[in-house]
Amino acid sequence: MFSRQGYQSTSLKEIAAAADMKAGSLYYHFASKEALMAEVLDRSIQFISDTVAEEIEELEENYTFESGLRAFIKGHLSAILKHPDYTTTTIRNNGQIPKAVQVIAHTKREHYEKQWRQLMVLGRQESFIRPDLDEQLFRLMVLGSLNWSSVWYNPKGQSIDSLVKHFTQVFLNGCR
Amino acid sequence: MFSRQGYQSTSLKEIAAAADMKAGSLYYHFASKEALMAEVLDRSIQFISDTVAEEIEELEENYTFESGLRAFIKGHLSAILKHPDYTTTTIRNNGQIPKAVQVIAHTKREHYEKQWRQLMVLGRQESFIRPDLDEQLFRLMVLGSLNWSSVWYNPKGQSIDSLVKHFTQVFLNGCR
DNA sequence: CAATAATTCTAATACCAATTAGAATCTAAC
DNA sequence: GTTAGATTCTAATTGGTATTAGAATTATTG
Repeated sequence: MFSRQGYQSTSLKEIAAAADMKAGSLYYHFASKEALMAEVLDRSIQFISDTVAEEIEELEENYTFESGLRAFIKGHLSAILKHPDYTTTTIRNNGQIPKAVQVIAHTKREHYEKQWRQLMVLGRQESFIRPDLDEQLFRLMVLGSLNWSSVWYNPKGQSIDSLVKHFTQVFLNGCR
Repeated sequence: MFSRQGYQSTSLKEIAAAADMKAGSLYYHFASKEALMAEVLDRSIQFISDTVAEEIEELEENYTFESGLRAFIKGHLSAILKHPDYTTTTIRNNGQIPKAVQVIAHTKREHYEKQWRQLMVLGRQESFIRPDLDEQLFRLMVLGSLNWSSVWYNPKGQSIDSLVKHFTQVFLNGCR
């Protein structure tokens, strides 16, 4: 509900109703609305991170930038598009969440982004990424494209695998 | 304020205060909070559209896909990053705006996207875009990257011109 | 200056939000 | 079957919200 309507537009009454409860009962399980949102955000990022990790584990120990990027894209995109309820929460609610909650989520988000940064370092080492291209800017381009897909994605359209293929090809060619 | 805090989190009291007024006085100028938001959204999209149009007019009559894409990227990116107050409104507030308002904005947004689609058709005609790449998907990748820049952009960092250069290079290489 | 129109303010409206305390109920263990 | 613990509900509190009607003020025009 947070992902569809945003934090402020979702009332505890609605949330409770969806769980067959009354609003007040939520306070047995969560200290506040903020605490509830914090947990949703936390799980959201964790889920994306885990999905990517699974893809990476399927590679050989010393994987190349090319196969690494493919795995990252597949993991991130699958997570976002298969569970938009969780993941879109992270993406949509960028400015409008109380700062206390954002701070909590920030740690986990940082950890996930660190893995992306390491991948870019690999691309640099392999000289796969063109020397005059800022690899951190490149990372932001890729993540932007991927995250934005949650806005336009239609499950009835192209398959996720097909999307992964196109994304990978564009960005592998793009950074060379 | 809508762009920073979101629609629901911005109260008429705050808006009025920023205009040196009391909340009630706003109703002389706008029929409702929704009507106010509708106008903001409308101007937001119009501004992006206009900025791109300016870039296009600087080209020769029969411009190529390559120079066209460069102009589109420059226009869109400049608009977003120079006036985040207007443009981020369109980007952030995707689900959380009353539907009545979204309908109003949809027409103008469609008109703008149509121009992007035409550019992609040009890329197809020139065979600049690789045959096995869906040009509409490519368009969504580019727009995703560009729009997402409003999330991470830091005015103290790289110049907008530099960003335009990098974006253009990545996506021109990417679609070939 | 008078009078008309354009703005803004005040104060009240009705409504919905998050939160809380305590009573009521349900569940599980002995 | 009784008791203790876990869970939910009820009902009230407090405070904010958009909106409105009408009075007060300011600006413009003849």
